[in-house]
Amino acid sequence: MSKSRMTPKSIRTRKKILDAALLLFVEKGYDQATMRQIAVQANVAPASIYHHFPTKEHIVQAFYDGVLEEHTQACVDILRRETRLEQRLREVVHKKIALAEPFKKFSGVLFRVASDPQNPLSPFSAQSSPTRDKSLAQFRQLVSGSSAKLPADVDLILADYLWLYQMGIILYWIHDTSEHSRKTYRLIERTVKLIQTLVELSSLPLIAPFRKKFTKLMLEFLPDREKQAGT
Amino acid sequence: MSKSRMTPKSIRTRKKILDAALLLFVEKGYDQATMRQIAVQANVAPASIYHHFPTKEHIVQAFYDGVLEEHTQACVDILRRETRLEQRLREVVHKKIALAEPFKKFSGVLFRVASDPQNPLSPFSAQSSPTRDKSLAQFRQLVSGSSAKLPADVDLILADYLWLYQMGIILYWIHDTSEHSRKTYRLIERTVKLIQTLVELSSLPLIAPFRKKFTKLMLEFLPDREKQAGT
DNA sequence: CTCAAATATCGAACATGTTCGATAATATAC
DNA sequence: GTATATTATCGAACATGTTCGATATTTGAG
Repeated sequence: MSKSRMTPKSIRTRKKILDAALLLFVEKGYDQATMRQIAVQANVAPASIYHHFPTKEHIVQAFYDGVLEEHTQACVDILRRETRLEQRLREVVHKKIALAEPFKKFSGVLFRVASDPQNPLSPFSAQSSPTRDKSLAQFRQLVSGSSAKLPADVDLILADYLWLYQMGIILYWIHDTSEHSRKTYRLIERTVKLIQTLVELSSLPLIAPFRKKFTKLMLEFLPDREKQAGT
Repeated sequence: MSKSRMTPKSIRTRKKILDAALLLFVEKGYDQATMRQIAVQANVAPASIYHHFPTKEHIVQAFYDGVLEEHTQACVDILRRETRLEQRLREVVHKKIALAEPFKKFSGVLFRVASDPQNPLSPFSAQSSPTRDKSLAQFRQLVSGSSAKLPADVDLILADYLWLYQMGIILYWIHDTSEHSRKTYRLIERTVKLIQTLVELSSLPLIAPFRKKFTKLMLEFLPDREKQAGT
């Protein structure tokens, strides 16, 4: 697993395969690009690919892992520079879509695995996945590091639901056929503002009773999670 | 396509295949049940299955079509008997899950196709699918036939978003591992009440401005649709 | 009932993701 | 530098969804 174990040759071949796969996936889509074609393009035997990736889907996963890493890096900057909740959310989600854009043509496969409850890679699955945990941690930091003063009950659930919100945006994006995904960016802009408004409203004492019922409901249907260390 | 064209023998064989497939899908799951096993169980040659179903996924689709038909039938009763919006929604969604329960083990495949934008069967795809249209029409009737007095802007979008809400419930249900999907039913109960509350609140003149901004936003990101005849 | 057209069935073959066992290349210890 | 262990690569084979062409069965007109 650890990259330190990788021999230079292994790294080179892995990259050759990824380059070949990207080319073919973009050109013909995931299903139409066969492992044999990828092998030819990468100048290796089909069987060799399986030395570097457990399955064809894992090749796509590798691209997504790359996006995630770039995104994590970008978020460090964003979250250091910006303290307003709304702007933090806007930039983080915007960046995610922007980084994923080159892979849009075949990113539907990811939601394919995401929808399968049996699949351990599914972000909704009960078992914890490192991928989801990292992504969730990011949203926790997005919330906790912001300048927003949140009621305790809101603070308890906000990060998790912003994560879910992000999933919804991605689902919309995958089906968005407008040029350059303009509609998705527009949706982000509108919904981020809306969320900000809701968060502000949620602090009004007048509606506290309703809000508390609401957040209690939202907490109940979140997947169980271990208690986290304070902050 | 039309069933009137089906010869008796065709109907019998089709049923044999569906019975065999159901048995094996439930027993071993969709992926583990092979076409050859289904063929053996149904006492036909593998190739014969393809005379009745274009692909393996279409077998699952057939089960879903069955559920949809039963549900449509059940909804006629529900919507005739009950006029309160909340109760109509509760019963319609509850019934859907209840009817789908026998197929839960392999119903993830449906969301698999649902997530693929290329797939014309996807309920989110741009092209209209008869399946989605029927389902949407049901929710339009659910809203328009209810006793609720709705502001025009709410009325314009409510049905579509209740349909989307139902999709969310199904997604939750697919990943719900609690016994008898208790958590899903609980979620339905809670969210239906919440929706009712929101609909009631939406009629308060005090918050009309906010509501109108909100519904305008929601309308913008709904897929384009032809104008419907009045009612 | 007869027979041609339509339909249903089948065995064999194909395409593609994947596995296996053997071989070659590389890294590591001395 | 040599021997050994580890790693990478490969050709061949396998499993499974699917297609093809031929054959059998059913349907429907006269």
